[in-house]
Amino acid sequence: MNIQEKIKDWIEETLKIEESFVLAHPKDIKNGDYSFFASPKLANEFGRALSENKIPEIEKVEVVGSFINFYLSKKFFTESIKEILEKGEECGQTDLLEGQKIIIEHTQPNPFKEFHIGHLMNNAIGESVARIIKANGADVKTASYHGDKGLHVAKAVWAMNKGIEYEKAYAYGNKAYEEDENTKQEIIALNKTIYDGKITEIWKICNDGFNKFKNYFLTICRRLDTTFDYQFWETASGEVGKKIVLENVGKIFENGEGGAVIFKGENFEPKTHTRVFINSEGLPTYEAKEVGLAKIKKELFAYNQSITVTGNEQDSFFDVTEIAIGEVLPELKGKLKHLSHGMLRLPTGKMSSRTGDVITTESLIDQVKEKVREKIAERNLSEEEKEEILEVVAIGAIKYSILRQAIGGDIIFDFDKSISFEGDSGPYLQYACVRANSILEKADMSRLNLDMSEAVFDTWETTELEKYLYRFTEVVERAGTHSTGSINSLQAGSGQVEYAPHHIVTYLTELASIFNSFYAKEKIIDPSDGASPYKIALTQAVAYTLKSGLRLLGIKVPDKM
RNA sequence: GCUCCCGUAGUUCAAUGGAUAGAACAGAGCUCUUCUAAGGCUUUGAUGUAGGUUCGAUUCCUGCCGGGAGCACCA
Repeated sequence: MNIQEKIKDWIEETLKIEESFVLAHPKDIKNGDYSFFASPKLANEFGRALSENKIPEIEKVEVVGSFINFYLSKKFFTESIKEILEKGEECGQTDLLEGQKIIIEHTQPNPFKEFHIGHLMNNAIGESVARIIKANGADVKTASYHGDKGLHVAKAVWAMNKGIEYEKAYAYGNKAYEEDENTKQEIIALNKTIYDGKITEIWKICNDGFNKFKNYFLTICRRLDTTFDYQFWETASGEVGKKIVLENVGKIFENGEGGAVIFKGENFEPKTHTRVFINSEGLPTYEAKEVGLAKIKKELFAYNQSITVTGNEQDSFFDVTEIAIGEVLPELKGKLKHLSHGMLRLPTGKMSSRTGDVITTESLIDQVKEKVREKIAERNLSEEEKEEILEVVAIGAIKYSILRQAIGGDIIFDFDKSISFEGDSGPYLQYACVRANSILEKADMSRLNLDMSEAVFDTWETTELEKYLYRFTEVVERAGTHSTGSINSLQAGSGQVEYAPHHIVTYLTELASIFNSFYAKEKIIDPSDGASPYKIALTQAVAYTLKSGLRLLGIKVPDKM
């Protein structure tokens, strides 16, 4: 049982109250470690009753106005530090989601198209959420879903057939498609050929492209520290989906204009709108594919929840599709969750591969690396060490800039302003962690001492570090919490707290800041100081917590920087 | 036109219906003969607007103003 629950139980028992109440951390740490709001009439009486029945974890109960504030005891703090030291880099894990089987789908770049910074944003969020729900005890599988057929493939294959290399094929093909009517018709015909799946010369080129894509995807995932348990393809989901939809025409789906098969969301609860599932040419649309995908996933992994991470431009699509899937596959009702995030925008507006106004992930990482290179140019480090720092710090800075805010909001991406190395930033956290590790290396670890009977603890005044360190678990829990509300509350940014990596970011930044102040004020390694071993223990606890938290964000920590 | 999201310092973001609305950047001023100065310390500055619910609203509800997204065969 964690401390918060323990205190709640104690309050409930002591005061004999039944209705739920909120036990929160006061905004200002000077007002204690926890507090709750009682009615003005009862506050004093409650305060007295609690004071008289204190548990060992509580040092002091104070009534201020209608707030009842609790101060944790020194014993509790040292115990909590001890616990962090025992758990090491695994600290912060909870059992909140134990027994849950969750599959999470994110990143999903399309073969042949560029892996741009929109994918990077989706990846950073998806990867972090996956790690957070895992840290909360869920059984997690990750998946990426790719469009393996369609015009984008035809455009690229057409270009490759002209001798254009894979990396440039899509952009080239797309340009030709838009500029020349004959080419356009050629590509449309090619698309049909590929769709029919006949083994031809073209098919070989196509296959070659897919292999290149798979390698490319693997490389970029490795750089972003992401792995996928499954990869899904639209051809397969389309086939499965189409079949399911057709079986339900007249029941859930109807025939629409021109022979299309549609779902009339207006006629189902909650009310949505009409969307096409099979188009008038008999081909499954994205909607039908989603039906098939939900089924395919379920057969591979019997999930309680399937999370799909996408940009919020797809909100209304998922609103309808989730209802339709719930109708046609009742066993999946309520198990699908669309986690939508804001869009990444350039100062010039929305990113568009059509106008060539895109920034690829690799070019962004490289640009950031150059900025980092300038900073470490004069450091006395080997080239190899520098390379590692460049990569880890650049990616950390980028991920931090994406994860620092609630995922519902757009990010206006301005290269100079968005990627920061100072203040609230990825490198700030990495630096604090590296610094702590560096101190630990110099310290004599065998002198770690947490025995409360030592005289030093009589004079030791609990620092803000101890007051924040034990909260990490609560933050991990909060970041992994989700609500199963109505359709509208499923969307991020609608006021619901759910799957929120930014809580981890905020917490770690605060912790790093407290540690940096501590470091500036205190000499940690000091043989003449009896408190030194405990300071070293605190430093170790900070290092573990930062490392663990950064891992939840998908951010690595370099050895030096 | 309809539906949905978003308006917090000059800028980029925080704030489970609670206490004096927090940071960072930018600006002003300090700080390395001490364990990593990508650091620390001091300082200026904000809830779009009008109502409502509440003991209490940045948070919930309604109107208005401003920004964004989506709206039948793309994904």
